[in-house]
Amino acid sequence: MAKRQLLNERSLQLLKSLIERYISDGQPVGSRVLSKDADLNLSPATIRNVMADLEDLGLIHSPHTSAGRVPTVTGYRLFVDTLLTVKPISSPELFRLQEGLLTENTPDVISVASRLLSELSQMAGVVTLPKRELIILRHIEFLPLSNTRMLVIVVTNDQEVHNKIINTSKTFSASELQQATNYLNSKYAGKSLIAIREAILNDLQADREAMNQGMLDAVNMAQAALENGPGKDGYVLSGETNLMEFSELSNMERLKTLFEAFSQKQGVLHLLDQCMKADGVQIFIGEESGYKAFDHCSLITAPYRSATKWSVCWASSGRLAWLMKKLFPLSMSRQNY
Amino acid sequence: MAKRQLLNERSLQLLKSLIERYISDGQPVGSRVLSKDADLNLSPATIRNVMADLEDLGLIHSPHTSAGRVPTVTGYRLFVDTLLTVKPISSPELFRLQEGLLTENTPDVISVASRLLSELSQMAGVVTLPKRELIILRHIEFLPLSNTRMLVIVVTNDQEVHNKIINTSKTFSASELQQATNYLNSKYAGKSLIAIREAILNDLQADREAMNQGMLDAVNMAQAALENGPGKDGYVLSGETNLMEFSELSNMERLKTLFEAFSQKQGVLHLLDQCMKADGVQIFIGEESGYKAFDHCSLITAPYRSATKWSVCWASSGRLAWLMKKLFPLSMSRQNY
DNA sequence: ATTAGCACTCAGCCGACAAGAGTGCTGATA
DNA sequence: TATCAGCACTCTTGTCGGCTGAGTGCTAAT
Repeated sequence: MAKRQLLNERSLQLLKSLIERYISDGQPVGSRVLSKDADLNLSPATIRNVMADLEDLGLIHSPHTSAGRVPTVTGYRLFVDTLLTVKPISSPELFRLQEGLLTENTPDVISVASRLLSELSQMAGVVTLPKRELIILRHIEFLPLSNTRMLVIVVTNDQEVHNKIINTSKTFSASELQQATNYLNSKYAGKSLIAIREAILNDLQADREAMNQGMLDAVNMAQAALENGPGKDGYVLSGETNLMEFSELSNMERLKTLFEAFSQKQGVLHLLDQCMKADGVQIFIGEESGYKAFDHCSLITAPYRSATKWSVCWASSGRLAWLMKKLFPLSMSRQNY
Repeated sequence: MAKRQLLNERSLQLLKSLIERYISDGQPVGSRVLSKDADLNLSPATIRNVMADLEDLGLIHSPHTSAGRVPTVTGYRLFVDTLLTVKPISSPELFRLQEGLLTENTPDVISVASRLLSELSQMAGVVTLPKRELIILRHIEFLPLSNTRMLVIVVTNDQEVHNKIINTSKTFSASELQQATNYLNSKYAGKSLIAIREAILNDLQADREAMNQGMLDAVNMAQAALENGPGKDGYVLSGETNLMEFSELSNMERLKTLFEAFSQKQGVLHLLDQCMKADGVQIFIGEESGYKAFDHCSLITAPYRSATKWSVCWASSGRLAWLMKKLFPLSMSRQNY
């Protein structure tokens, strides 16, 4: 009986039309509209047959007997993997991006980027902060606070300043601190923090006896300061209120868990960490991210590398292909099955 | 006819019971429940009479013919001004506060405070950052970035570090920068920023010819750095998702405007600025704050002064008296009309 | 292989109806 | 004169049934 292959050129074209229609309308799409909408001239009845096939394959499904069809997660996945065609970003929008990122001379470009991302996409924008490993030390400074406490200021590349309070076992004089500052700056400035930490360990092991007490103290302090110190990673979120517009999130319960997930950053951070390992645009649809709070959302990530940073962008499920077209000027290949 | 005074001891007692009941239930309260609930033994009929009087005075009103009564804004105002009795904070909660604020050695106590505030109140907690005027300079440092740009690091009391990038018209050598650093630190460390700014102005006018060029440059740079520089004020918000629980905010529209108001901080900051001028606990009910986004919320503020900081706490309207009781161990006087 | 036609299903909407809650008013009572 | 019981009235809320429109699956015709 199954003489024709279920997934042919026509049914794929139909699936594409259906998903695009669903993305723009947000409602289940029936055979009637699709028959007018699609390029192929088919009657609603034929389309119903094809849709039945697509449903058998698990690519679409209907919420109830007499509603239209809605793409499933696997349907979406197929769509973004092989069907999606993206338009290049429009030039006014491109201009706006350049405008915003270049002329703004505010120190944190990252929040500007996050805001632009959310405004352009009408969704939530997330931009991760630089990771510690690749930060280069410019300058380090010690300031006494009380007898056993001191403030350590670390200036890195990208004109970022981090500070940390550390407790020391012994009391240092102002001149000792100055000496330590000079020693560390002359020896380690210009190197990456990860290299510095290794170097410090080596110094401690090799030259322990050769170093005088002051240098030893300085190294110890620096180590304490670098321990989880600068670049406590995080991200900048903006436009989260945009997510309230989506019917998928009209449920208060879901909305709340989503917002709570955003405000306790660990989970999101861990997720983004993994995204950064990949090298291009990545798309997570619905539950694919593996985080319960984001089951009803989709996630589009892309690494960025101005000095060494990464970016990502959240989207509510459904509208994500629209977002894709808007943001990423990639032309994905179209295959036949 | 109006022989009895409308607002007597009994009707006030009734108003108090009504509001407390409404606070805990969140629903309009009728004469029946009030007759059982109130200390005074009155029949529902009598209570209806009294409630009619209270309604004439504009203290309560009914949403529709056969719903119970709900306090109006003026009713709330009367309640918090003269009727509210607050319990001292419970000792386990007090312990938790002390625990959280003292043992945490994380540098920003402020976010801890904000979180504690929101957890304890089950509402949104807001804690403002210190204002610039009362900050005392501990240390200032210049770091060259490029020819005409330099990074200025300002360390203030409270172990806070601020940094700013400034553009200079001429190029400075490393030794000039060092000289400027030494000069400024020796002359101004330990003074408040506002005093420093005045002193700088004076120096510029009086000693212009007496100062050498290096000192003059240093002063100019310091002024540029202090201009809007450190302590760009803001606040720390937490527990905003708690607000989603309230029926008053179940309306998506309202919730969205509220969240947006929180994320563009200016409006809120301006409001809080005014709160800080007052000296005790202040309560804004509904529209009293004057900010549209907060029309359906109430605001409780209280200044705090560890070094010189302020705090406030948001509450959704309705439940605010409950929050009052929980947080502020004040015993307000009770008056008769 | 495609399509027109038909019967079937189901969500959404509307009106009717009953129940419940609460009020205002009147007249009785201490 | 203050309080209160009783009664009629109003208004919300929930439920039930019927109707409509959209959409499907199936069958038979082209």
